[in-house]
Amino acid sequence: MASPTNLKQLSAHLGLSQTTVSRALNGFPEVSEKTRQRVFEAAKHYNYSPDSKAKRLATGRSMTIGHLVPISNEHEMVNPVFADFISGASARYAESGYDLLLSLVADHEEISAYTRMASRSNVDGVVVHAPKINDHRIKLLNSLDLPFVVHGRSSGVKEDYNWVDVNNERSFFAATEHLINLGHRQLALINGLPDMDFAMRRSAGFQRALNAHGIAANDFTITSGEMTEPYGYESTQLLLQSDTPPTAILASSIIVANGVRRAITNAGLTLGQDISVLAHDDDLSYFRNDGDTPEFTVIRSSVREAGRLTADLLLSSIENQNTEKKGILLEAEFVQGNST
Amino acid sequence: MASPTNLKQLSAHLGLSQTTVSRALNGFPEVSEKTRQRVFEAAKHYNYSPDSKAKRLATGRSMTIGHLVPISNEHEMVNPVFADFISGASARYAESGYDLLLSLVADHEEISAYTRMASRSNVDGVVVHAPKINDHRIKLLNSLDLPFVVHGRSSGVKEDYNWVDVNNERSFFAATEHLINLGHRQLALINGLPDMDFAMRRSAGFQRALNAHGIAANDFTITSGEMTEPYGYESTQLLLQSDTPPTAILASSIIVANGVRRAITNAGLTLGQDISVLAHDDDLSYFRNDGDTPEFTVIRSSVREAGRLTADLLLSSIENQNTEKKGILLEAEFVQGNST
DNA sequence: GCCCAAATCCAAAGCGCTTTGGATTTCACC
DNA sequence: GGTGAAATCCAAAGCGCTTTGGATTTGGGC
Repeated sequence: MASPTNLKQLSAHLGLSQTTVSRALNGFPEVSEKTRQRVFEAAKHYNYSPDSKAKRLATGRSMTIGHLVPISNEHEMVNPVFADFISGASARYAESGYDLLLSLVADHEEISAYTRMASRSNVDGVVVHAPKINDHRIKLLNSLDLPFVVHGRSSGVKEDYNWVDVNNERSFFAATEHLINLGHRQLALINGLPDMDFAMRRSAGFQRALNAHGIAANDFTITSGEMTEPYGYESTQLLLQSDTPPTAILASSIIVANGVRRAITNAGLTLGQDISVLAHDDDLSYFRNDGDTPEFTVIRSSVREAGRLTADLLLSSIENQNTEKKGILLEAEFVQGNST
Repeated sequence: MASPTNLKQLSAHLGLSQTTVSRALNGFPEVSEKTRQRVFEAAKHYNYSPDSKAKRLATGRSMTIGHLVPISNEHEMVNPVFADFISGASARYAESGYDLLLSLVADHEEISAYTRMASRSNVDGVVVHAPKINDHRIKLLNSLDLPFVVHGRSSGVKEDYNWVDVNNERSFFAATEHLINLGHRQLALINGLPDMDFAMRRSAGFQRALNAHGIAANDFTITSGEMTEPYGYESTQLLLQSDTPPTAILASSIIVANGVRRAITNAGLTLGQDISVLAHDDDLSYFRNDGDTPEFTVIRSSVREAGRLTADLLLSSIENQNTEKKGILLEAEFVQGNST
């Protein structure tokens, strides 16, 4: 007999009904331990596992989580932070048998992408990446009745929603204060794109610290841009050429900080001496900034951990049918390095 | 009447059979243009699209491509190169209505992950990432009869398979020769992990050029490691401390090159003057190395483009039922920068 | 008006699983 | 040995779609 390839054949082969085999495999109590063993062995021997397409249709659950990653219209960039975030989330999904569906979607296609995903019901829930201020996706998803968790938050949004975020305002406040306490009076923040919620919060924390210490508006600068290495480089170059160059720079990511360092050393200055740099550190695996005395002083928060927590929150809200929304706020850790 | 949510309700609502509505939506010729319009309008109005779970079961095609990304056992890293690769592939999938299933799998779970994926048939094909020398996944996938394309190649493997690779041997040969022609006689290659196929080929190209120019074995060094920024930094530090420090360094990626540069400038040396650096450049969106005179001299090959080509090859081999295997070899482009 | 092919539509089977509702067997207990 | 509950198993319906095979309608040519 050819190796049984589906439930029908397998159960015929075993002299059992499909019901019994299905129940045996899915751990139902209505089947004796003896036959369960027999079923398991046969399944293993013939390398059988239930067709996921059929299983999903029968159960009505697609057992997959969608990650809809927005693509910047112009530059088609995928933030490398994303790789580490996914890696955290993926581990959690695997535990519960969920698949991870990745979809890169251009800004102007977002609404249709989410709506289609909901009406075709090929995901049980989604993760919202890179929320903007007043992000319309949240309202949309609530109205679509599709469970979701936002990685970050969106100020201005009235509705309740699940989110996992790092306390950007607070950590950038603390970081700025740290620099001020070191004696710096000319500061610059090299920030992300201004419509991003996290960038807004960082900028708010930055300015709150400046206000608290009475630093005037013409003694600091804030730049905005996609957080690439060249962006860090070019912004710093411009800052250094200004009439009142900053003595301390806050970088919105380690990658940006790499560009900042390049500009500083290219200008013949010494990092941590002529000019201080403090960065936000997502603890990216390809840019570890650790050791006894790390290169950069940072405020660190593992984005991989955020990924794991996001996945966890999403799965539990799906499986417990929670209507109650939850927010998880992570606190970044201050790490003294050589750059301040 | 409540908004129709499935085929049955929609066709009842329209006074048509499910067959006709299904055919109208799927563009079959057996339905008049008039009713097709009527169906389309209703579908749009009620925001109906066929349930993907049911569609997939009925058609027997899961309309998804799996990307199985190996995770380094120890460090749990996800290469940021991956983000750009995916972004290229994703665009191609979207064109043909395929979903992208992302699965991070630890080395020791690879066999079971692939086997399970095949027996549950929840993907129509897979992309193999980061092939090693003599990679066992190729044989496995061939025996599982699951269409696949390898991003890279695997020397030592006898069987035929689809692949998309950049000509690493040739470009590292050329790069090395370029450095030798500039007068360098002490060279170092900061390479990837030694069991990786691409690393082996790069090392081969490097050594072929050295041999061709009669450079002795003690006049060059090759290091191996996970291609992170700190790896580039530490390797370079060690090289600089040696008795015969290299005058030129070949870096296996732009990210490594960032670490190399850090070590060089930290040592008080000037990049491109005291020491030359030439890197492989995947054209990562967050590390663009362009402009009039790019920072680094590089051999460049867009990994995003490789992603697109990989996806294209995979889809066409799935849809045309090709048994004929195909290899696509990309040539890297030499770009003169400031670092040599 | 008639005929036949083309155009248009439909009823029902089937994809491979889960699950309902019920039938049959086992077994401890009196 | 008889009884009833627990244990064990099964037939059949159903998930929402596609697709086969056939029925019905339309329309051009004589």
